[in-house]
Amino acid sequence: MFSKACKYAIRSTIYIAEQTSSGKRVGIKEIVKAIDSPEAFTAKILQQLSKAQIIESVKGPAGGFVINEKKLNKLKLSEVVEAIDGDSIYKDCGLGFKVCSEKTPCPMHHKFKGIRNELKEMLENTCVIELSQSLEKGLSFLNR
Amino acid sequence: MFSKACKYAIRSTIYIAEQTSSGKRVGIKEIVKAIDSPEAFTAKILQQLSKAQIIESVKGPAGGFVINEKKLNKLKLSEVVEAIDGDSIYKDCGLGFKVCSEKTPCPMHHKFKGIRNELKEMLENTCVIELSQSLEKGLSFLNR
DNA sequence: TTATTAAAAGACATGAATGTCCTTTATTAA
DNA sequence: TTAATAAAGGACATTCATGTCTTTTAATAA
Ligand code: FES
Ligand code: FES
Repeated sequence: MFSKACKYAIRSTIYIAEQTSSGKRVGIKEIVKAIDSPEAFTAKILQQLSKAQIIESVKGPAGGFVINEKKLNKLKLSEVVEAIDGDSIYKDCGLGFKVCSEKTPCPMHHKFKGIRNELKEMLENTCVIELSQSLEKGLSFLNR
Repeated sequence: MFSKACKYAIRSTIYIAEQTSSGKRVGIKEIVKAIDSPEAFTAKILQQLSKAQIIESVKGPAGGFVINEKKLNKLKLSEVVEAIDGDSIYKDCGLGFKVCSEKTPCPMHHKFKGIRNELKEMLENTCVIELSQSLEKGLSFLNR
């Protein structure tokens, strides 16, 4: 469904969101411990998220990652997914043809597009902050 | 969503189904021309489908692939997907944790499981023959 | 039986995603 | 200003999916 890079990106973002909400800035070592992911690889992904302006990074002592408060209040899962995996998940033909077309549909098209669209809408309607809150309340988990 | 191998598997199966319905046995060269896929790689995939008893193969002159009529009348997309990609698409955690668990859900779990389940049901409720018929009627396409 | 045909099988090649390591850059605190 | 810290960046390594090539096996027809 999502690439591993994208999964790590989502996990990281949710964790940073949770920590940002409680006023903390978090370093890469803490993040990978919290979300159980490979450190160097995760660092690369955070670079991408930073370039995409989804998270902010601060170098030096007491540095780390945060999410701008304004951003956090409206950040959707779709933004994280698009930053890492692009929009192929929304647009690609389910059977792998170059383009998904309504005019020359593949045999699975009509069965597939509804599900693809629901996934899109789920991502677009899900706020990162709402997921971080369920985490904070102990209703969901990032490491087990 | 699906691996390339799985996409080729589905395309092949639908094409073989169409040709079987019109009483024809088809060889690998014809198949890859019809579905636009790499020949040797597709041949490997057809071997897997054959082992999974989804299609039947006949060696020698006038050999090729067919789908048993009895099989064809009840063959679901889910069987093809499971033969190639396994059941991970139904079961895997959307954020990549070892298991998807209702008791210790990841933050995306409740948003994700519905979509994952709809995909499962779509595959389980879609007959290969119905897709091959839309193909035969010119309502969908395997090559463009 | 023999020659021909087409799939099966195994070994190998390529490419993309994943993952690691080391150096550089920017920030902070002494 | 210097030392320490932590992220950024680049090069490299590994793994897995994808794809190719060649030989073997099985079926058919002459
Ligand atoms: S054409 Fe294949 S999903 Fe739309
Ligand atoms: S635990 Fe992640 S999807 Fe169920």
